[in-house]
Amino acid sequence: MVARRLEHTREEMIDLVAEKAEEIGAREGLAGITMRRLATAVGYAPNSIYHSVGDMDAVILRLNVRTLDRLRRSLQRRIRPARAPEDTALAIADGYMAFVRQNHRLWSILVDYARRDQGPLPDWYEAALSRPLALVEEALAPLFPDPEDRRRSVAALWAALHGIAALSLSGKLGMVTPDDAPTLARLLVRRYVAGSGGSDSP
Amino acid sequence: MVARRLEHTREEMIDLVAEKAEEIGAREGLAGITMRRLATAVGYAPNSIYHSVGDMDAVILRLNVRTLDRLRRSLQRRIRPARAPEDTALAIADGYMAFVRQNHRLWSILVDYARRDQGPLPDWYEAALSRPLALVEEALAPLFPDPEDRRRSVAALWAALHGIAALSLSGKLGMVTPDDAPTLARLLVRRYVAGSGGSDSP
DNA sequence: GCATAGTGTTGAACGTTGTTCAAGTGAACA
DNA sequence: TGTTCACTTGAACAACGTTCAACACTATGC
Repeated sequence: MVARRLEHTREEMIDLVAEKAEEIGAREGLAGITMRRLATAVGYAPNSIYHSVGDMDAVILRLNVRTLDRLRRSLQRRIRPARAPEDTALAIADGYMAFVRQNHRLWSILVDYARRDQGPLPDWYEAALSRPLALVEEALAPLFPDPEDRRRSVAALWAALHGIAALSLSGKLGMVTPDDAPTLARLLVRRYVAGSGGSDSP
Repeated sequence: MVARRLEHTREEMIDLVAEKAEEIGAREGLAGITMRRLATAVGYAPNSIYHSVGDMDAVILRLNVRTLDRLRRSLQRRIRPARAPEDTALAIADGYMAFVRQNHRLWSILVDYARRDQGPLPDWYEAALSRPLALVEEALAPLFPDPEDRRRSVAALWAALHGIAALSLSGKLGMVTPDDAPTLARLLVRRYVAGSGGSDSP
């Protein structure tokens, strides 16, 4: 029984595979996601995934786009326009840490996965990657009026939050401080914002 | 020719394997480090590594301890006692970023490797992990007099630097700002230190 | 209506991985 | 001298990502 199925278009297959990868990844992490498991999960042979989605790199990138999108939506829900800018910054820190805690396996995949084939990321992936950052830039615009300084400032802040989440999740902070990630994130954001008073150019 | 060699003690074998892993890892990254390659590199069969060092998790941990030690030494070289505390903080940021740039493959292994066997880290690994942090705590003691606040503050700062290095290395910052990692690190440290003026408890 | 090209699909295979097994060697000890 | 035991080995196991060669079916050209 070898047949042309055509029960799913290429786009449907991509979504289907990404969805199953998300299910498995949320439960078992990156190690649980294998081509053969994905294939049986979607009811196809492994080779069909190579035809519709691509290799493992492509599968993980499709999964990560989903995670990035959910992170963006999660942050957006936390941003109330009419608030003091400092509170917005704290809300973003809280939102980021809450998302990482609730989706720690998927977030780890987003962060940890090392593509076998180095090379430029696809455009649709870079776009999904910059979307949450653009959201933060917009929300913190009152705090950093100059556009160039704003890009810098938000990039540094975003990376700092990333670092706190990463080290906390891998247990590499528990031995040095009893505070949890949200506490450290709030501490850092508060001081970072407080120290951004004067217009300083590097 | 199957024999008891005893040309190396267990400790010598561990060092030998870690050394070869460091060589390969610095050149080719984590993917280049395989049990068979390590075995032929040290002149033994793969199983001998399992007897002397342990499984892949153990090998990578031994390698990471070396990397952590070199990071600590590299930071120590940058810390001059008689300097303004703010300058010490900036020197630490510079040192961290310089180390990551010069040892990016080994640093990636230190950060990225996900152990198959979750569970508590060995004591000697936690010790090596906290040694650079203790160095920073000591160097920044003038900036954070209260010991409890100091632990918190240094942990957050350390994680933030980690995050900047990580995102910069994986190219996830280049699309949002043209500034490089050292610039962002200095910006963050400057503001973080400037914002730590008042004694604030979370 | 019929041949043909092309796409989707499949089971099987290839090469590699971490890890374990069964066996054997030789040193140390009784 | 006999026994035990740590160490070492080649081979094997299971699983991985990926590719191959072949098959089934649709769509097209005439």
